[in-house]
Amino acid sequence: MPSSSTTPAHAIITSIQRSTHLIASYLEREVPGLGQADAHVLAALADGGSRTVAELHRDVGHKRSTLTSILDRLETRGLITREIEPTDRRSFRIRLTPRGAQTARRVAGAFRRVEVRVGRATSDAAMRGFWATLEGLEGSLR
Amino acid sequence: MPSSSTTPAHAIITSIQRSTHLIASYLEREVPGLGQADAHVLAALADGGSRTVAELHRDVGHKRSTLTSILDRLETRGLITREIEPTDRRSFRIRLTPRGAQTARRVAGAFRRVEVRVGRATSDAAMRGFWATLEGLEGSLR
DNA sequence: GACATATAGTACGATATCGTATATTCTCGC
DNA sequence: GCGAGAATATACGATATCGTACTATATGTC
Repeated sequence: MPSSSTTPAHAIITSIQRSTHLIASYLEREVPGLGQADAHVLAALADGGSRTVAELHRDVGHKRSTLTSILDRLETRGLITREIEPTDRRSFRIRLTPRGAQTARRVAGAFRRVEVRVGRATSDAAMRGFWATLEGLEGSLR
Repeated sequence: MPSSSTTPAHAIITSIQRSTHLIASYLEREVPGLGQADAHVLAALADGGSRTVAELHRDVGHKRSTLTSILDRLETRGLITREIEPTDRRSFRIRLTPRGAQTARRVAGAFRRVEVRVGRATSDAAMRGFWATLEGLEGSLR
């Protein structure tokens, strides 16, 4: 794949795009009955901490208006709660319910299994190169 | 970012997800008036060759029914043509029109500019590690 | 050759995501 | 304190994407 003669110049962006679709299929298999975006939000909350909508936007990338819909879904299903942040009453603190924490653990487990498998198939040096390149990509996209 | 103590275990998947959103914003800025998916399809066709819907599905990852909508849009705008493949009359050969080729070049240029910037910011070794890791990821998701 | 099965692409209704406008709250300078 | 402007989240209509069912064609088996 890294061959310079056969790889088209836009390979990075295209490959990232393709990986995203593979991730979506994977999540659908591993955590059925949960939308892709919902899974990512739960994963972001899986550490047990709380988040505001703006923080979730920074974590998972979805637009804030989209996050409203996602959080509506998760709240209706009893997986998260929204409580007004006392120090800034414009924003909410979003937290997992016990049921939500359980589901979030399943998502985080699916994430972790991939992470472990990639780690086994990849040298530490390659992994460092991955992070360096991805960081360079993010910088180049801004 | 690669620090093992501070990085959550699902960092790869989350980061890819975030990059996808950054790519979407970037494309919107660089090639305005063109949807993200449309841009990816044009990029896949930018080499001047033709593709079937199934091939585009493999290239860009979108579902076939979604590609039908995307191709409808692109055809209406006069950017691609669908012609029946004589050897297999169930499928189409999808080709860029001259106008489509022009737009595809603009997309490919935007892709290439990112690629070049990433290349400047990243060592060859890191880039090789990136491809190795991404390959490992794709394998781990199947 | 006829039939069963598989494959390519589409149609269509359901869902997800987004962009913009809006209400509410905060911050800061005066 | 007060007003101007920024920031937070949401509502809502527009668009994009998807899942499933379907049509048309191809392939294999007898």
